[in-house]
Amino acid sequence: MEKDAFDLRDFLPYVLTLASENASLGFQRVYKERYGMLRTEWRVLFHLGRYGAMTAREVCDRSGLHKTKVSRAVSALERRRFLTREQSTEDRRNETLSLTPTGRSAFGSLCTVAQQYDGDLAAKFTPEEQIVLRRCLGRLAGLSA
Amino acid sequence: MEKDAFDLRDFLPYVLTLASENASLGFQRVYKERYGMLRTEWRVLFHLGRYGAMTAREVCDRSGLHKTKVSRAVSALERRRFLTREQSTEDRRNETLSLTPTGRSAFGSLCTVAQQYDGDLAAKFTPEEQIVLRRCLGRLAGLSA
DNA sequence: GGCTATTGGTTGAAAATGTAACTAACAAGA
DNA sequence: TCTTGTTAGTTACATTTTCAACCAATAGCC
Repeated sequence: MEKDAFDLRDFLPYVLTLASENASLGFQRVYKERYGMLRTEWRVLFHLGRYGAMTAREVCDRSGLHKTKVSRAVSALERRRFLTREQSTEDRRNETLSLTPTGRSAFGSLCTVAQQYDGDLAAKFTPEEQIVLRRCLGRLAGLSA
Repeated sequence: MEKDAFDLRDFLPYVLTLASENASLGFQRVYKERYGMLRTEWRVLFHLGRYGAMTAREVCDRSGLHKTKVSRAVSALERRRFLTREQSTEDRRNETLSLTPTGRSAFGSLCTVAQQYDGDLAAKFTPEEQIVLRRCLGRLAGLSA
């Protein structure tokens, strides 16, 4: 191994990080400026919007987010009236999180924007490239493993 | 646009973020546990090791890192004896950063590890996939644009 | 019932980041 | 020379993230 030839541009973790930061920027601006959300908040909102009401625990499991992050995101979303919690009567530790109409509406717009945004990103590549790219990324992300 | 069908798994920024976090994890552990470094510190170290002594400004330009991040990384690296600063006599604002032997040795090992690590990551894909993946990521990262 | 272990969720402190304001050194023109 | 502008780099402060400790509810078991 000749380390002299090694360049960060060839180092997948580096390029991935750059690509991820770059690709997230534009969309981040939307949920940040339009709804004052943080990334974790958008993700929690998304899971509730996409898969219906569930407990914080389930959000953690599905999203892979740590429970403290989810806890704080839920508080923030609740404070801004995007969701409500309802304590279960049979196990008072569990509380079910549901989106309010405001939350659902935000989810809807953000999904539309996200789809549009994803289309724009993907438009940089040929259909074949897109297929390969998504397949590889899926594997790296541990989605299809 | 049917937003009901929209899934985060199809959203490039999301998958990219996951892939990036995943891919960075293993290598991060090395520079973290072995040298107590943060990501920014590793990057600064890399630039000095790869391209030779330079000022913080040049590190910023080359790496795209913000000057405050670089400033803190340099302080940390200096404190741990990975680099030294030398103030220029003709312009006392500039200080040239150079790796110490310790720094160079860390750079060397980390490069070896990085190359090995990159090889392992890439081994998950066919040669054709690798080519497409690196090309697409490069474009997303803004490297080839 | 009473003991311990586990689980859902929160909180506090420490570490890291981002932003902006700042200092010091130099440059360039009136 | 004085003033204004620019550049290199640091610092202060607010925001986020991380990690560990924590609380309350429940389950399992004696």
